[in-house]
Amino acid sequence: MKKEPMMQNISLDTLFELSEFFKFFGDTTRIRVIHLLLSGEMSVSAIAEKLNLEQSVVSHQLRILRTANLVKPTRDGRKIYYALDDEHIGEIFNTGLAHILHKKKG
Amino acid sequence: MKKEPMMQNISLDTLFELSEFFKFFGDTTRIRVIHLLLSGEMSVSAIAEKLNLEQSVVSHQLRILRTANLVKPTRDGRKIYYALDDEHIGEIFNTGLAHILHKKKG
DNA sequence: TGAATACATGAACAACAATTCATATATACA
DNA sequence: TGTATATATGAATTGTTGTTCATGTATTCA
Repeated sequence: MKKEPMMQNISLDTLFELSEFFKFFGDTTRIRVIHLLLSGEMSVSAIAEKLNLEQSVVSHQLRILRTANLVKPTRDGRKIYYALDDEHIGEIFNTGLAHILHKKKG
Repeated sequence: MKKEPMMQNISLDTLFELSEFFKFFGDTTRIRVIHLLLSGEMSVSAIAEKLNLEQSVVSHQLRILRTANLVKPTRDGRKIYYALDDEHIGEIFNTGLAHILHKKKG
């Protein structure tokens, strides 16, 4: 046991999943959607309007997040409201944000 | 200890940087390199051997991480040792890992 | 010097991912 | 029913990214 404390034995498979998971945060459109949903659920059209994006773009990215179970849709009439569906999302977002803000200070 | 992530006013520019930052973690090769370096510095050839990757692949990815100041090279003779150069990397890695492991449990 | 070793890098290629555009589906309401 | 609204989705296009291959640079040592 000459390993340092932070090092863990992690399978190749898990590391792959981990990188796949971080990919969801590695796109400007998706991170903006995630950021928006941190304050609560919102309909597709509202997201599109707020972010000044085409509805199609938002729907496509929501599908990616939905497939990964990061967001959850709820229909109400014609509208579909999306909410974050993972308790870790805010934590990860904020951890990354702390890094960026810290870096900005120099 | 706040649980709910409060919505913050974050500039478009910062959100873009944030997504760019997460991209570094969104690649299997890079996440494996990062994981390896969590246990301490290591030479390029050692990384390549340990991960069973071409030296060229490792060098290319190290350049990306180096440019982003996520790793720091130190030359010792012909070898160049790379170490993580950001205190947040381990935190972000582990936060994401916790999510993956939690998800695996069901 | 010259050869060997360690690493970096540029260009080409292939794989992948995001957006656009057109269209499809589902719902509400007249 | 028919029309308008809200969202989803497929296909094509474009842009981006990772790997491969070949080669270049730096260092050591004989």
